[in-house]
Amino acid sequence: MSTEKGPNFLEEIIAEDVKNGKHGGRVLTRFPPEPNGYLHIGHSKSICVNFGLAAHFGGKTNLRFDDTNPEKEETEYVESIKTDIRWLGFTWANEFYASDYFPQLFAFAVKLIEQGLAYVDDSSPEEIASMKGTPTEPGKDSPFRARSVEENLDLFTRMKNGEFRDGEKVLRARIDMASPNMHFRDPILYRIKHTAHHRTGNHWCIYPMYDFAHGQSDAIEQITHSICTLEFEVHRPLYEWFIEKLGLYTSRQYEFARLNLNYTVMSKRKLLQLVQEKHVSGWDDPRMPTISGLRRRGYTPESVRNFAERVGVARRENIIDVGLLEFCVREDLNRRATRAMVVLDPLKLIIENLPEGHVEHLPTENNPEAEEKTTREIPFGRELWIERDDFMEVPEKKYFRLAPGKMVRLKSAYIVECTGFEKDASGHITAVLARYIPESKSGHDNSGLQVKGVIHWVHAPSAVPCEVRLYDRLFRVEDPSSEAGDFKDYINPDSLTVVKGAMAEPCLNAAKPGEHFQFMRKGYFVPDADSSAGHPVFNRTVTLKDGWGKQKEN
RNA sequence: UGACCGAUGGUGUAACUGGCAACACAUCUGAUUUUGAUUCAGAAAAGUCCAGGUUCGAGCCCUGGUCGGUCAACCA
Repeated sequence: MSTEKGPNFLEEIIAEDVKNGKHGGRVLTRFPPEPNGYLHIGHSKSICVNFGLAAHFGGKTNLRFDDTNPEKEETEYVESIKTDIRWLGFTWANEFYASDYFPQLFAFAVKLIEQGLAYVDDSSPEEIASMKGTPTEPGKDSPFRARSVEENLDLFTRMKNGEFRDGEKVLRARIDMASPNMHFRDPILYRIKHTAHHRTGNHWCIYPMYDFAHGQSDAIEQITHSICTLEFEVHRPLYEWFIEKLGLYTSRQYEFARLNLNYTVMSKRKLLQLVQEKHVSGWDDPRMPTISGLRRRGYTPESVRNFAERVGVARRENIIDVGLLEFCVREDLNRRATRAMVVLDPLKLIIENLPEGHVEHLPTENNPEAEEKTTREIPFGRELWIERDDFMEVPEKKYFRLAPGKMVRLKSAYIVECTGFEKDASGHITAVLARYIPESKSGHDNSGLQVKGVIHWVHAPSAVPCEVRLYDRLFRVEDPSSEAGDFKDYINPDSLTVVKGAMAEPCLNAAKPGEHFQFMRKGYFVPDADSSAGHPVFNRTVTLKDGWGKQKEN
């Protein structure tokens, strides 16, 4: 049996089309975001599918903003979308806008009217809704359905000319009010909105609906494979109806199942709510499933692309475990992140058999996984910071870190033996005392000692105080949207822990945005934009896999 | 009492298009390790929603169910 995954259903379809010379063997896809919010991890799957498929078959991909609703769309979103796609590593062949096609779309509408396939309806939104029927009951014809072509042409022109108020009239297709497909029950083609558009300004006061814009835009660009998510499936017959009636290029729509991730929400509406109600700091809050959030969190484009590859493409509803995303970023960061030592919860370790002021510089590896091994020097002396939980007054079973009488290796330095500890009046441990074994120097160890535990540490006098932000999943439940009540009731109160007094080794003072670090035994971290001179701030991308923590749970 | 779509280990995705279910993640062992990480070796885990049918042979085809999703915005 082959270990290689077979092609997904879209690759099969396109391979077949290319083989048969459909569209002249050409492949042109498009990624069609509406600029009404930031892109999220779900979009990244769609981006990878659209750009990936085209690239696989030697084709191209257009970026097309589906900007037919001026009330929700903004230039800020256009810019963020472009930034995110570029960051993911994709290049579009053309940057288009559905609004570029407004004149042609208007002409298409006129053509439908002339064919008797569209009419102007004066009914109110409520009336239209009530005449629509339900999925199990047919709708009723609008009293305006029988208007003459001349009257419709006149009215539609006057709609365009701004003679009517918002909502006063709409242009509808004349199809079948009894169709079992709700989208065929005389769908609205154009509505009046006296609203400035982010690109066309006040030039138009009528705007096409999605169904009347998307397929035709595909046709205008001669898109060969128009790939979208499952919820548009019921729109496909209408998509094809317009193409047929207007005699346009026959683009074909294909649908795949969108990506769902557990412990988060993925709808733009909900994400917008989190931003507006300040449950997060913004669209790029590192807890957000947005591409900008993942970027700020320290995810790499490679890891996101790899994730999209691993989740696959199919037509079945799915909920992916965030654990897979985390695996992908760890896999990537393991081989590229510089190792560094940072103590998040500092406890003083005093090495009694070392004189005050003693400092020596020890080499330590930057990345044991790297092709070319490099080292840097770290200072070592009498007073160090170690992690508070790397010491236990009364060690639990199988604990192999520091405890009275126990030995551990200080990473890249010496083996130390705990000789005691100090407590304050309230019983709080204030320092751990130890003696070091001079013969156990890292790389020159002839002490003959075998210790199981290795802990990280930072030389106290030269430590760099810094802020570290620890992120956890944004929601406490796997699927916040399906729980009773408001999804926001399920926000994880511990999704962000800010550690103010972390102690880092000196080299991290010079950490630059975009660099990735592994704080040894703690996880992967990136400098945050909030860093300032002398006050580094780090975001935790993801923890290290914790076999010990897991074992303790059981 | 509608239309359309879907159903394969815990989670995803495969199965040369009808030939006796594979890969990844997760899980559990063990080895290695100056990160309880990484790496390595191994284990457990579905008989493919159900019932019929066609066939020498069905996860793949047919019929009928069951369950789940989508559609009734002047959103996309």
